[in-house]
Amino acid sequence: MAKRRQSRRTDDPIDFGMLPDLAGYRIRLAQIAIFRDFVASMQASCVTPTQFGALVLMEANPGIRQLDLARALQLDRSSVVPLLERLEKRGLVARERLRQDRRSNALHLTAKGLRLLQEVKPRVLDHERRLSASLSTEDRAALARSLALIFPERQKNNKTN
Amino acid sequence: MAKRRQSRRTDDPIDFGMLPDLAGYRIRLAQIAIFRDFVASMQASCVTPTQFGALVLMEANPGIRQLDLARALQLDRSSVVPLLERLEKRGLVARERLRQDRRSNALHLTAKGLRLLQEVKPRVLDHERRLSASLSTEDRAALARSLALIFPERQKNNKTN
DNA sequence: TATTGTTATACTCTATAACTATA
DNA sequence: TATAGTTATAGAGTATAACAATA
Repeated sequence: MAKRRQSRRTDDPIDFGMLPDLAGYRIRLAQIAIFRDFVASMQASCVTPTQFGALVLMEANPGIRQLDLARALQLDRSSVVPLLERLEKRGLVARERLRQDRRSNALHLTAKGLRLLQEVKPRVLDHERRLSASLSTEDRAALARSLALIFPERQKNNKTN
Repeated sequence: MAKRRQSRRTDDPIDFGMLPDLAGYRIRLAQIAIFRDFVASMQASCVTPTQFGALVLMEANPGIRQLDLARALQLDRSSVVPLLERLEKRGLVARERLRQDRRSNALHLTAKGLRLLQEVKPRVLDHERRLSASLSTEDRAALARSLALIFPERQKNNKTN
């Protein structure tokens, strides 16, 4: 039998059904909250989490090719183009042809990009501290371990055609 | 001194810098992986995580108003409109004016929507099992606890103007 | 006056497919 | 033939602001 269809009282508390039991659901909500807090903590620097990831990767791997950047960010190579365009337009990033393989672009941070990154890093760490403020050391470790298991560093589907 | 700008060897392993230490980064990657697996496991039923959340909420709270649905999903009320339109077009959901407050819509699953939800639920549970397959019982509990702390059930910013 | 749903609009993110230049 | 970057395009997702109906 289908349950009787009846209007709930408007001020009834909402029943989340099976959702709170789903790790996928909780992770999605956490991600939304984290994204908002990240953006809010950037203020004038105005960097999204993905842009920040791109800057960090370019700092750690000077001359990285676009395709490798795309793979590291879990993006299609076509999606990296507008991302880099925005960063280049802000003067944070430079693309130059690789001599060894002139199909490829080597990516570098500009001096300005490096400066911005140094300015942004402590804000990201603050943001991170805020995130895990309510977590015990053990919880934090368990969270890191669990997420690493759900998403291993080396993915299977690393093609990004 | 800025570090010397030099081209990395193309086949060098990528250095992820500080990223792996950031919970925010790991959660983002996990979310991407989860979203892809969720969509893949839906096959013909073709429901996104958000749509699934909406269906579950409407089943558990028959007659829920759009605004309450928006809040529960962490969306703006305007963002719920296209979401519901798609579900209504597929005949899964019905909107009707509330008698007590004729500004509000009461949302219900149709018989078809209920049927689809029952069909989709086990797939979501499979997906969920796949996610946490590599996690120990303790890790799973710790993950749930940590995420619940990062994103408490009752949020502060529950206005959704 | 305030609230609910809606519309118009815009912006971001992402992917697919086709193009180009190189290899 | 295959690969790297690009372009054109399209779709989803989201938000802001303004509007109509209702409270």
